Amino acid sequence: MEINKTYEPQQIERKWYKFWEDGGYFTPTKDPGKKPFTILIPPPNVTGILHMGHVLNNTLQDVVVRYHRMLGEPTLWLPGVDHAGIATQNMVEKQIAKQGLTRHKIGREKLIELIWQWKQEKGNIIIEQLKLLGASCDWSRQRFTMDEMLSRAVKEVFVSLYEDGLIYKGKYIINWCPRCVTALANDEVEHADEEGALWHIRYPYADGDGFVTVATTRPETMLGDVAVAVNPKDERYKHLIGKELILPLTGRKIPVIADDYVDASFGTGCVKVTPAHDPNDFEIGLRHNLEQLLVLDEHGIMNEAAGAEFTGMDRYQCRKKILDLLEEQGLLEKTEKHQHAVGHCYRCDTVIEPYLSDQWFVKMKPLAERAIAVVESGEVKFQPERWTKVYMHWMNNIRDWCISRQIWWGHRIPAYYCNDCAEMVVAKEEPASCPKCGGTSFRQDEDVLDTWFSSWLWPFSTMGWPDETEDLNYFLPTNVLITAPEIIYLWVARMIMSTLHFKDKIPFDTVLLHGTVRDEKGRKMSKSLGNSPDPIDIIGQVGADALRFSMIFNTPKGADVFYSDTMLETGRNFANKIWNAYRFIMMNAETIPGLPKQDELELELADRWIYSRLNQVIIQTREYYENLRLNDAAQCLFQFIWDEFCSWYIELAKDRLYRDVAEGQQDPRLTAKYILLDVMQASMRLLHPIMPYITEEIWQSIRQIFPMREDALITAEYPIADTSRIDDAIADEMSFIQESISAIRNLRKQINLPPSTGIKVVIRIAEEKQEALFVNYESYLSKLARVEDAIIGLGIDKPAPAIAAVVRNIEIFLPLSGLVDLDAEKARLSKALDKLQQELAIIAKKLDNQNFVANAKPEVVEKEREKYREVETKMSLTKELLLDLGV
RNA sequence: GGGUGAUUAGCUCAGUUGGGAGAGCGCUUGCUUUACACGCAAGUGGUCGGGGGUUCAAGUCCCUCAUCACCCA
Repeated sequence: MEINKTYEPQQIERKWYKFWEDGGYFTPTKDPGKKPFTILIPPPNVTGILHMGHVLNNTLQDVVVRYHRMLGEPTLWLPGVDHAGIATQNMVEKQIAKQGLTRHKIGREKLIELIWQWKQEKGNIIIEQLKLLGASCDWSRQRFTMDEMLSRAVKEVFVSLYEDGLIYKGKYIINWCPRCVTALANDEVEHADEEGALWHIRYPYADGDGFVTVATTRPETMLGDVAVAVNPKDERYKHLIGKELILPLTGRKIPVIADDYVDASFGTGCVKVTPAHDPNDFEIGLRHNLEQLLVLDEHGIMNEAAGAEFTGMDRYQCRKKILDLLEEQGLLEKTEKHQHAVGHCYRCDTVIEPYLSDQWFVKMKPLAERAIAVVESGEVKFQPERWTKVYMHWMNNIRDWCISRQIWWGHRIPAYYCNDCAEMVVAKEEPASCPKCGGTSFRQDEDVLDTWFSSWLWPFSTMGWPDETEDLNYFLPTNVLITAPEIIYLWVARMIMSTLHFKDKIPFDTVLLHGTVRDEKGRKMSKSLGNSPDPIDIIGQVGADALRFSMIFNTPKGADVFYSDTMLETGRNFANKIWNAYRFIMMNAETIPGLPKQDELELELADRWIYSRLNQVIIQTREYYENLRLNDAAQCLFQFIWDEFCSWYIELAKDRLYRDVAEGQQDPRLTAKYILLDVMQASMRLLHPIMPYITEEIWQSIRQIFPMREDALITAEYPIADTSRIDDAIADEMSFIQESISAIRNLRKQINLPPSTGIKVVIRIAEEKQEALFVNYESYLSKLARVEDAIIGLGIDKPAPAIAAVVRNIEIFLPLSGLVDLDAEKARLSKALDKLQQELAIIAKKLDNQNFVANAKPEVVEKEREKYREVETKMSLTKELLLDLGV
């Protein structure tokens, strides 16, 4: 068999994804006797294309899902996409705009038809990209928020909440995006600090001379002013209350009113009141029964109420003109620079406008109560825990949710108005007749629902609710939700509310919040900065496994990830390392006939050691995967496979693989062959959740010569630790040998011996029992440190000339044929002695402290004493060596 | 204005009930050692942001100051 020298992921990844998908491995088998494991995907936008944030989010989910699948749990990762109302409609509107068309020209029905058509053609891109990443979702259950099934749930929920009095309609100030021409929920508005201005404008008294000065950041709204308010306690303006003013540029008379809301210390202490264009003014207006004068239309264009002079102007043009006019008339007192937070549409970044309009709302307080309780009681847990506070803060200050959107793509509000008497009927289907007047013709509400109004039902709408389906009974509550903290409010909290309300269950028991992917400079990745690489390009270059490993390896739980090309190399290099270990093992396995049974193995130190380590790693990785400490799992496996298995075990195994077979004895190569294959296949199981492709490829290949009962790694058993193989004594002996080898390598390096040169060493041991260890495993020294001849014994003489090292309580001498560089040797040993001295001083200080000896745990004290003896021994040996050098 | 998080090696960051300072990358030195130069080996490098406190013992707990980041209003 030919195996490439470097790992080439492309065909391999394609091959195994197809194998898993065709084999139905992603679809769980429901078993009433087993507890299922379920993850709900945070549905990406149907318009979405994969970015690094998706990569992180979905890799985390896939790792967890694959781990649980290997535990034998019926595992479901339920995928889907949402219809992204505003974004999707925008995209299609842009398309038709190229032909000079607008949605109003083609009409509602045609537009929706075009959007569906677009969805049919392009709506699956992100799903196909997730497949390239290796996502093991159950695609047979793929959902879309506009599916018949999910739409039914939306209607059911709307009508039910309306009947319970939890949905209402009313005229309120909401956040309005003039570009998207729709309302936005509070949390769809992104605030950014901007350098603006505070304009001080004079409003003259209606009678007599004089004026008051108001300060505003949005002068264009003055056209909609209906009053000026002052604080009733503000002595400066008390005398003005009730007085009339002339509103500049309009000539309208408006009153000065008193309201506690006004902050006397901000601006001039006089506030212009524009109830139709400011949320606070709206409240003031209600208290004082003021007119609500709309001067902007839904596109942010001044309407007729603004006055003939301004009608038809854009809000910013209008602002400029107003300022010019005021300036001319001497009414602009001054302009101050002013830093303030400006709301922007989260979809298109247009500055939002507070706007008065008819909207639908959900009353949130009643729904929030239980959602707070389940988090307080720990039924639903956030990880990292600190997010609990964020959640609680929002829930305790929750405000009603504006759910209507003035667009066409989405679930149309199931409210019908009688054409005869204007009676409103909320119902799942158009009513047959009006309950008030008996009329039979209706028009449906023009608005659609916020996309989140369908996503908040995701935990049960995707499983067939309101029907009592098998899936609902089996998979709900789900287990872990993995998502970004930005949507705790928008999505996570709302799912908890809806699932408790409609299913009387929690939607999931754990919410894992992960960080943001940033570039090397710590900036968020964004289209406008152009600092976001295309994950599909990366997969093309290094493979999905390398990308996944790099991301997981570099992402501590809940922390941000800094993406850079060099970070990718970690994964790529690791994949290549694994590949070459596999290549080496297979090359040898092919030339060595036969495979012993487990009880025929002739185990030596390295074998027992690698099994001991393997079983420890099994325990550790299980714990890490279980606790969602995925970077620790990655780190642990990286270290085990690279540093222990490759650097030590494989190197030591070479000794036996290349040894001649003595007559009448078992072929020594067989034990090595068996263990190499066994540890490799076990490692592939451990690593599979993170690097699914390369592990499946290698495991399947090993399976050809090392029989295993499963037919695919994806559903193979995650190893169970055999604790009887964990042996501290073996670990200690092995470590002693490793330290000795490292010390000899260090000595070699001191005199710049080429790696190919064989050497002779003298090892002065300190205890009789050490002799057997070094004699038995002299081959290890010869293999890894090129020791051709070793003299091992108690109290043997130091050869001269030689350089030396101390390992634990033994001395290792490397005799030199020529002269020793005395100065270099002295410097080296002195440095070592200094370190030991410092170490000893620290330990001595502790042990001299009576309080430490009295109060610390006995095992801690004993450990310190042992350490003291060890360091002391090393120190005295090092001193002797220095004395020999004449220091 | 309110809140949360961060500050540990040159860089990016781990460090889970307080008890021997770690990783990856970088850097230095050497190496066509029969899997791998996407490699091997040997090294260098830290008063754990400043100050105070609790404790026998603090990177870890408490207080305070400083700087930075993010979220909310």
